[in-house]
Amino acid sequence: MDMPVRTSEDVDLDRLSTALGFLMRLAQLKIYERFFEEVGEHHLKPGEFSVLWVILHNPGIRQSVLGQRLMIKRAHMTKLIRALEDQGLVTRQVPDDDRRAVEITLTPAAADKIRQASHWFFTYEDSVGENLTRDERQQLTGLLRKFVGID
Amino acid sequence: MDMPVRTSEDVDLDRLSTALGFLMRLAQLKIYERFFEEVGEHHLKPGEFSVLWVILHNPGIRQSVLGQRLMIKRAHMTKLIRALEDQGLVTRQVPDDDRRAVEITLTPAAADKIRQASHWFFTYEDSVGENLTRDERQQLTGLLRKFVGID
DNA sequence: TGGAGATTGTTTCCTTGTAAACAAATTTTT
DNA sequence: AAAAATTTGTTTACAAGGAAACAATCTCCA
Repeated sequence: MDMPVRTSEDVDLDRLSTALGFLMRLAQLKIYERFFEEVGEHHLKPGEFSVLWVILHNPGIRQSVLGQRLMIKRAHMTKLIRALEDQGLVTRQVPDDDRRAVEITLTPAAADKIRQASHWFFTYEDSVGENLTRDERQQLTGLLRKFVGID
Repeated sequence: MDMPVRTSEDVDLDRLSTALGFLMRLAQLKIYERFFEEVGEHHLKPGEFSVLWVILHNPGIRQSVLGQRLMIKRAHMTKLIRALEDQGLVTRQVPDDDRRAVEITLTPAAADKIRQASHWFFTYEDSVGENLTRDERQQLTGLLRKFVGID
């Protein structure tokens, strides 16, 4: 009797269940989904927050550098920055030594806003991976850091 | 002299560099980007492949179950399945015991195609994480499995 | 039994992100 | 110094994926 599976627990993933790329995609989707359950829509989205956070800590950073570090494509970065500019959160300035580039800085109002937002953002981030032990979580973070080449 | 950063290595991520969600997003983007460099456009995309692979191993699986396991939303699943159907790779059948549902099966031609595609797919998957040691890679895979709740 | 409510898939509209072509500025080559 | 190639950001056109509303079916319970 060859019953088709009816519940997601019974699904046979075969080799897919050890494929690193596949697992990473699943993990990322899970995190993202939970983010919107917990944090809701009221706030900045994770992408926007990380852009602003990095500008806060690297005032005058150039769009291209920001994009490289956060893996955001140039075309998309243009839109992100413009949206932030429209909200009065960042200012764009073309530097004298390279007039193709654009340097980004937070407005004073934005700097405050980010520092506030960082509270719930990192509260959420700290809650990610609660089904792991403290050690496992630390291991995972370390391995991911090495994997993506940070530090 | 407060020089703005000029290279992505110099970017100060502050607490972001240990935030699990952030690292996971970066890792996933890195994998995805490399996928297209190495595998090119000629083949199935990772999402399509995983759907077909799971159908191969779970014939007659229902769209909803497939979506739950692969974390694909219903609306998107509908489009994915229709695209595969248009390519003659899957067939849809409404089962008698629940006429809302749709059961998916591979066509014989598709089954062959997937078995071939699995060669390059898993070759790529095996190459992911080559900057880690064998042990680290294994650890990472295990932690991710636990994190996403597989096994 | 007969609603009330839940589930399943679909459609429509919208958001997010990418690819490709482009213009302007800079760097490299010759 | 002039020409060629590269970098940076922008625009435009498109693809991937999600939210909400909907119709059909099924389940539960009064």
